[in-house]
Amino acid sequence: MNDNSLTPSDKQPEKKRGERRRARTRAELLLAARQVFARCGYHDASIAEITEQADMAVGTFYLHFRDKDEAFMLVLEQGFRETLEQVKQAVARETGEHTLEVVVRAIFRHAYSQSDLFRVALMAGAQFARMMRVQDAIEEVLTTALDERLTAQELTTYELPLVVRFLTGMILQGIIWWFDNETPDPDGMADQLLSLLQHGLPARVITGTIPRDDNER
Amino acid sequence: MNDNSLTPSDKQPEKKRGERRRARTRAELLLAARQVFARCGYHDASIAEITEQADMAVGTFYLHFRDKDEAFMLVLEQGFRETLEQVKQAVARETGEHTLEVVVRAIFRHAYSQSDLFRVALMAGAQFARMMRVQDAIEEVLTTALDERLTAQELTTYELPLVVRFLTGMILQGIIWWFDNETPDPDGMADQLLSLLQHGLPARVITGTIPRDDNER
Amino acid sequence: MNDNSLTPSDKQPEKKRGERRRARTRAELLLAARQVFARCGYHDASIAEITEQADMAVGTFYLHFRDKDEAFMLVLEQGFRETLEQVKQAVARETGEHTLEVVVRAIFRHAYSQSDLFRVALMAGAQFARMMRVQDAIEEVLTTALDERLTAQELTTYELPLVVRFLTGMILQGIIWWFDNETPDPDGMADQLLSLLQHGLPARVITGTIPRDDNER
Amino acid sequence: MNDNSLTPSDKQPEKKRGERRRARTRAELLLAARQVFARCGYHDASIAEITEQADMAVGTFYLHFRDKDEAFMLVLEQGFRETLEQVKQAVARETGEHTLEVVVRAIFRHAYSQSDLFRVALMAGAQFARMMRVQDAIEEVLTTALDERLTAQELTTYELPLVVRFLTGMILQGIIWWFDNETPDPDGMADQLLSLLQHGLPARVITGTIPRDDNER
DNA sequence: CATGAATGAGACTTCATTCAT
DNA sequence: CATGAATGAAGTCTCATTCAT
Repeated sequence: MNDNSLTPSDKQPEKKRGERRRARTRAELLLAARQVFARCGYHDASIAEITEQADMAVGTFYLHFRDKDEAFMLVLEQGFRETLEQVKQAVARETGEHTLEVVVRAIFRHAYSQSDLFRVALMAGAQFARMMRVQDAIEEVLTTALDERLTAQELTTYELPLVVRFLTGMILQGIIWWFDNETPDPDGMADQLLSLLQHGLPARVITGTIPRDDNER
Repeated sequence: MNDNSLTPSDKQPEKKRGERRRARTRAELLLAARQVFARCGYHDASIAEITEQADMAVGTFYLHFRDKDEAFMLVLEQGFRETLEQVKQAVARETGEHTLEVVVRAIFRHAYSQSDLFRVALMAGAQFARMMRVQDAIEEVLTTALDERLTAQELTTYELPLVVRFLTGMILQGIIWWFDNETPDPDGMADQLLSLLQHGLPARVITGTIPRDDNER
Repeated sequence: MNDNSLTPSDKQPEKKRGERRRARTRAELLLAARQVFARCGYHDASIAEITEQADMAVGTFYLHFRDKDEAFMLVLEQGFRETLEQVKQAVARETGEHTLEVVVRAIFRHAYSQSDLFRVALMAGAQFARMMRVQDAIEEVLTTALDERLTAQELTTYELPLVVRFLTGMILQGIIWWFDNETPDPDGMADQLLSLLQHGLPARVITGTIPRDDNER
Repeated sequence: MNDNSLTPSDKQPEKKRGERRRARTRAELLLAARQVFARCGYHDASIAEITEQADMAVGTFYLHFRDKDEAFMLVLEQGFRETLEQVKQAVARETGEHTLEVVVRAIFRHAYSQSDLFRVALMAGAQFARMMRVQDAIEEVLTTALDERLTAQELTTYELPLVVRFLTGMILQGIIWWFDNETPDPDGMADQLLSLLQHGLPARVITGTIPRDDNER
């Protein structure tokens, strides 16, 4: 915290200022990129649009990023870091356990307030490899949450990676839902998802009508 | 309406042949488009590549489609129609009821054999509006399946459209899984998904280890 | 020569016409490139300038050449071919022997009438590798001319490749001379060069003044 | 003129030091420029690369040179001055006469040890006007050498400027030869060139085989 | 004087779309 | 209908040069 407590060399502040300035430019550019990517998707976002949004010259972009790709990756990575950070904090704040409830709630809360970030990640799909990365981030957290708690016996029925994928799919759809809807709020969304997960759906909906024929199959 | 009626005028066959030829060209172009879109995604697919794949001249493309967008839409729509058709047939073959089991199984079977089609739909994400359309198709079927069977009481807990979205998310992830993996086969995949849906996950995984309340349930 | 004497298929002419048209465009582009390269050098010549000179759209350029480099190479190669052709014809017209006189005269004559071509080759120097190619062409002819006629004994004194280089240097300078001067005409130029080659320079000019002091050194 | 005189005012040394410092910076930049120009040619050398090589900031470059062009010119001029200086010294060391032998030998020796300088001059060709300047320097020396010694009578046959050009061409080719080859050393190269100049080439090589006159020579 | 971040004109290249044949 | 050469707008990226610190 206390950066240069004693005897700061007289050149330090100058260099620091330059670096701060540079970092600020970079951050502004990254923010602009995030906004434009969210608005247009990866392909239809042009460097010109990004720099214009950041109120800078085109060349400045290339002073900070090798190319469009790098900027895109950085936007995503930054977003992932934020998301994971939120989850970690939530877990710490709560029981300290990676409960699905805690994790899902944390993800939804973050996604709700940072919907542009997820727009970037999800609209980018164009290059599929990239789209995967959002999932990767979510899957990582979920795997942690489930791996700790599913016994070996249960794993034979629910193969872990697949279950993780299914959960990821549900969460992503929840997030996508907010692209077009305002409600429910993150907790309402989490309630819905967790409720479904906890009780499952009535057998009647899944395998068909007959109440007492369940010994039949 | 009744095309193949009797007493065909002598000009009919000629016109017919012309039309058939035209339709064939169009179909070939659509197939080529599907392949190229699946390989490259929407943006990186060029008209030149599509027509080359179809062994035709560039101009021919514009004789059949207004522009790249239209062709893309048509590829998707065609795919949706196929998928829905498969589901409908499956339902008819089985009990005649839109059981989730029947529907999910049908979707997975079709997606497994037509993975290129889903690649098109999912890789295209770039333009988000478009990506939605795959979901729309799946959601439509699922809504049918669930709407018939969920009582009003259950709907307060499980709000239908959201549940549909969650299911859609799971199914899409199942399909995406096959982009990188061969197994499980469609039925194995469906089993996993349905099992999860039927039994849910252990409370322990969701809300955490409840010291002594475990007799509660 | 006689291409399609009998029974020309009715499609031939059509295809031919298309190809002719394409070839003409390409040739015009190549000519324009040659002019612009001659005027500006490789680096300062822009595709836009070339296509403008050819009165075409920018994109057309890339329909015929992969990039600027390829076009440049082609301009040079075309020039080399022309030059070599001229020399070959001259040799055939004369004694049939690759006399230096015949060769040098032919080169100078061709260079005089095609000075823009040589401007291209010589101004390009930027990328040295490329500049070399003009020399290569000239060296090739000269080597042929000398190799046949210099006896093994003479070669110990005059190492062939070096002598060829020296000659090439003289010829290039003759050509460059015309970039700024009109006279002498090709034959005058050749006379000068050949005269120098035949008689050499007075010893006085080379090693110093005194006629009979040659035992001194 | 006499810089380091006596009684230096107390301000002198300070100003001197400042100037010396400035001159050193400038010299370092010029050296870096020479190296980078030699490595990349005029166009592909960037100011950034030059200042980086000199371990300075980009802006510093423009404190010493108006633009890239000026720096390039200065590099060349510096090189010419060095070359001329070498020749002058050689002439002084020898007979004091501008013999071709002395001059050519001096040029080759200098070029051999300063090949990067000549690379700059010769690779730059892009802008032809510039390339000329190397020649100008050499031509200047050669003209001096020849002008003194060729009688008016000989000049009708050998027009001086052209002969100078031819010699220049030979010398340049000798230098270029070293871009790809290590041998011969400067004196060997000079021997070859001078020998060719002194004896010329056999008539047989130039005008062709004269049926029965072969006993003539 | 020195620094190096910022600028922005301009070069290359691609590709959806048109149109004469 | 089919063809494919031609078009030109638009996008990415580079780099000489400036200027506030």
